[in-house]
Amino acid sequence: MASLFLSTFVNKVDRKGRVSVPAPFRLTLAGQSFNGIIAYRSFKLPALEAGGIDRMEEMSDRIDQLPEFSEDRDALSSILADAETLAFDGEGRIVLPETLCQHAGITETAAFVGRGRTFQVWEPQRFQAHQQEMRERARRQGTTLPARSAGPAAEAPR
Amino acid sequence: MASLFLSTFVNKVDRKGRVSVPAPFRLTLAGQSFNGIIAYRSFKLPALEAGGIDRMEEMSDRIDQLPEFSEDRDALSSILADAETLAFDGEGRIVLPETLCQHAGITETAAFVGRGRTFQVWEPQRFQAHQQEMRERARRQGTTLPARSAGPAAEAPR
DNA sequence: CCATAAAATCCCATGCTATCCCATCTTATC
DNA sequence: GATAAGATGGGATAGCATGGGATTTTATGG
Repeated sequence: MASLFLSTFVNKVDRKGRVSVPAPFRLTLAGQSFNGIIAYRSFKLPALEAGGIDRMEEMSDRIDQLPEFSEDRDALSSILADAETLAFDGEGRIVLPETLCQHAGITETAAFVGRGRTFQVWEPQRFQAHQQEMRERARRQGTTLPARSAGPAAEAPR
Repeated sequence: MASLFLSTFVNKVDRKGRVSVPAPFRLTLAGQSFNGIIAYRSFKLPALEAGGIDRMEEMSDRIDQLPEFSEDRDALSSILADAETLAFDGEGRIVLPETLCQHAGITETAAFVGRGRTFQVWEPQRFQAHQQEMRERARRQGTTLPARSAGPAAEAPR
């Protein structure tokens, strides 16, 4: 199956702070050791970074390999401190904690944004603006992927 | 061998937004981990870029290699956020979501345009106009293909 | 240590929509 | 002109997002 988080889904946040994680995302997460997601506040964006527990374990390992008292290590470790483990209820929903909602400006609805091996959670309006900006940039700069074998890129030139 | 998407096929879009993916294209996609296609809005053209899931996984992996918080990464990830996973039904059809149809101006019919490792989906009229323009340009400028030795098959010349 | 309130979790009910399934029609092939 | 593969249409169905109430857990004060 598609092991990637793709596409964008907007779901409602109910009075209790619950949101359905999109079914396709839950499918991508299926079989992991923790039945839910991990989310933390993005450093540079008004959004949440999220993924499965395996991804977080991998990140922890990477941090562990940094020099014991380096700045990078401290900075990245703060992610671990910030990260919330959000378990699914019987219907595949999670509860978004206040702190996370505030950081992302989420109130009524939440946009789940696929990013391949991870995903983000946005306030839908903000995401749309951001997305548009990114598309502009990509179009203008003709940003390219790091070369690998034969890679006809995403976009053919005109 | 049918590993390439070749030729152009025009199919009807029914009331529910369904279109048959041309049988030859389905054959090219056969055996992939996801039974369907991935499609996203072209940056530069009023058309959809499409391909199989393997292609998207490869793209995701390459993006994953970019610095964690870089601008380029954000820009390219917007493709992943935009990409829709469109599964085949029992008859080999997909449903084209509204957003994609709007971007490409698709209403009644859709043209599936082979591009080798990927394909595009166009509103037929628009494609014809575009195609003509491209051919004109090629004739005027005497466009040539890069020599075989030069790099992997690549990008079409401008 | 117990009692009570608050909050988080579980459980069931509902409406909508995407998907499945079958039936029909068209086109290419022999 | 007969047959098979592909394209198209539409009704039925199951899955999903959502909402509300019931129950358990946690916090707080006596």
